[in-house]
Amino acid sequence: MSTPLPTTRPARADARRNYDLLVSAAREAFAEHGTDTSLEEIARRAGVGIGTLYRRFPNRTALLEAVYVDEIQSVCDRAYGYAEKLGPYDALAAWLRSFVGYSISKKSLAGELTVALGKDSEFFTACKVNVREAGELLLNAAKKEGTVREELQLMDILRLVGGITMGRDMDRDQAERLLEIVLAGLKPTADESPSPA
Amino acid sequence: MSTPLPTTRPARADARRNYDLLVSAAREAFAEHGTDTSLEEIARRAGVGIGTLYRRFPNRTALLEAVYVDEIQSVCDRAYGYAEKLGPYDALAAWLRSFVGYSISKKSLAGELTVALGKDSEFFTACKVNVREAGELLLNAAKKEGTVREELQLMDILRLVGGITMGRDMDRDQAERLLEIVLAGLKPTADESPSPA
DNA sequence: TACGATACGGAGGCTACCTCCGCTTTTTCA
DNA sequence: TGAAAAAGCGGAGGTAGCCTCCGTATCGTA
Repeated sequence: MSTPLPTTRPARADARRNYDLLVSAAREAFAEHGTDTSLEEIARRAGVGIGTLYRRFPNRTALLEAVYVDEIQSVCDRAYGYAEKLGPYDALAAWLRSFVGYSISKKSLAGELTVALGKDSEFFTACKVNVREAGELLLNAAKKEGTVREELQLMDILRLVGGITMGRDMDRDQAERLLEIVLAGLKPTADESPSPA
Repeated sequence: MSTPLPTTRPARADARRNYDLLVSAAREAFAEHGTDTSLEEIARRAGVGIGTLYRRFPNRTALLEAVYVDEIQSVCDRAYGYAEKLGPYDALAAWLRSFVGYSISKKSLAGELTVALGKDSEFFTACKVNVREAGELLLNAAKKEGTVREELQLMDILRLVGGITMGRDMDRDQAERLLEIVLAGLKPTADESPSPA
């Protein structure tokens, strides 16, 4: 259903241990202080030299990638979950809502993700493939049902929703109102809906 | 119609000259390389010592403020222009479109601006007042006309539109598609529109 | 023109990013 | 099992950006 995302967990025992320590430390630090925590701080938290961090993760993005693998997997998984439990439109709405709610709590994760989705790295291509596959399942079902306009593109919707979370001090209520506008914007207008479900 | 925004252009001739040099240099640099251009680079461009920059603009935000004054004024002015020339809904749409188009060409300026509008500095409060006044003129007219839902809030719409421009490499076409979704989301749905204009 | 007020500029302290390389640990294999 | 090879470790140190401080220069005025 979804191809596994590429990670490069090292082979040697000590290296693998440090890799895990770093990823956990980064995950915590990013959640606590946002994604601009200094890499030295993360190395310190992990109890590891800065050189070790940089050997494994040549730049901040590489570390973000490793942290985001799980999150992205769970974003995709949720899509399939909603697809099973809810009707097409509701599933799409729920997925997008979870996207926003989640990333608010995780300090702009989806925002960073959305920015990154524009990039061409191997990693993000793989992510994009997975997210696309999951999202398009929902989107196409909703289109088929006639509750979402045919001409809309998944990546446009995701970027818009991702943009919601980019604001510095967005609270949950406002995010919900913004999402509500987007959701309303997906629906066919009265004059073009072919046959209301 | 709109209260002038506060600027603190200095009194002495040499200081005033440097102030202007810095603001121009910053404006160019921000447009060329984005708003995270280093302040030393800007001082260099202006042919001025870094100390001079920092005396006048105690931090990056202060410099952004000075650069944005004109832009914000022009954003507001455009609102009044559209209000005169176009019907309520079209005026609102045109205004939002200009907002996006402008910030695409000027890198993430409007994005930063939108984020900043959330802040509480004296300056940004003044901006918010002006933008609000201008935007609400358009929004209320459109609501009255019945082409935009009553319950929508200007700041929500602006944040959503601002979010569009935050993506790293957003092209004009995609931005236009995203805006189109937002605009569709403003309209009353078939079952709640009281009396179509 | 002379003097007080104002402004200039860059050295330098701080922090973060990232590289490099001598030393240590793990793995392999005879 | 022990020693060589492979892999990994860590932090010193180079670079760059942020910002402050203060000795020197310029401006405005009387």
